[in-house]
Amino acid sequence: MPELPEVETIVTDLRPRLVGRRIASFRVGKKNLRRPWNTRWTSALRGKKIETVVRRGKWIVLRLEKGLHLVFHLGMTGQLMVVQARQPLASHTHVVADLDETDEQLHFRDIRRFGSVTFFAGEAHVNRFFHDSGLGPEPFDLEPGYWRNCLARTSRCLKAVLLDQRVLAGVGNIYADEALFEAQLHPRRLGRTVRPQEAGRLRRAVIQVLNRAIYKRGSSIRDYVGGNGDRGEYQEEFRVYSRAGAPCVRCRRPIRRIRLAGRSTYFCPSCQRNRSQFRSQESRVRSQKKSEW
DNA sequence: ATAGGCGCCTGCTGGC
DNA sequence: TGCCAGCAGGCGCCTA
Repeated sequence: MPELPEVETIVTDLRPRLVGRRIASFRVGKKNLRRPWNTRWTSALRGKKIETVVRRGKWIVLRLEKGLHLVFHLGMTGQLMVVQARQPLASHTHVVADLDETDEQLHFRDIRRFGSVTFFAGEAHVNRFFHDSGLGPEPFDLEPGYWRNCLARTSRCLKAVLLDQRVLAGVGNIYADEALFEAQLHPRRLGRTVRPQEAGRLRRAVIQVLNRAIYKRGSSIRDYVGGNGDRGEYQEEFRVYSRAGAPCVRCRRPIRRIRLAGRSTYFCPSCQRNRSQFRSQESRVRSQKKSEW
């Protein structure tokens, strides 16, 4: 579910409510999440003070004293929030941490359980974890030269490149589509056919769309809520995502939905023309057949 | 190297 | 009302 803007909002909400507090006790439910929980980690966490709360891509990292780290991924339906201890436990709550000196708790809730919680005993372990997964740079730190290179040496389509967390971290299905619309590039456009000027446009579009979404506290479609439990508002600003058949805000022609990289993909066929100079044999054959008619 | 399909899960919606 | 297919902010594995 949550992409960079949603995770950023959660981290911003949680930071003032978590930093400086101690984890008095920590409980993990019986149902499996994406990664297994080692019961030894539970006792290691007891009494530890939370020092920082940061985001890396779509990951949430809690640094505790003595270099201990607690790392969350929200998958599709994950929620991480601080709630009053006395209110009844919401369904699908898999982690509860009591926060000392308050009547508050940190809850991790995840309906579909594609999310995860993992423990690391030191800074180096977390860094190695991200390094080994090949996690790419933050979009805001994306160097133009690196980005042009990534595009130039791949024959994957732009949608697939944007979704690849090893190229850049944090973009998911919504913001990939929104950024491609902003840059007026076709989602099927091949990376190696993109000109330097277009690569720059796309890089800036990604940053702009993410920043606007952060400002609106992310997009709430069904499950997403921020660290205080309230919804985002960027879903009101979607130009293409989930707008199949609705008029394009730029040209009024209907937005189309296709299946790409295994995901629903929305774009304006008129504003986002596919200008690949080197199209595949197959699509050339198709165009020829079409012109025969 | 790349696309596509599937699986991991639960819940919601729309059609019949 | 029930049933069934299809859909969903992610991601890793497999095959061709």
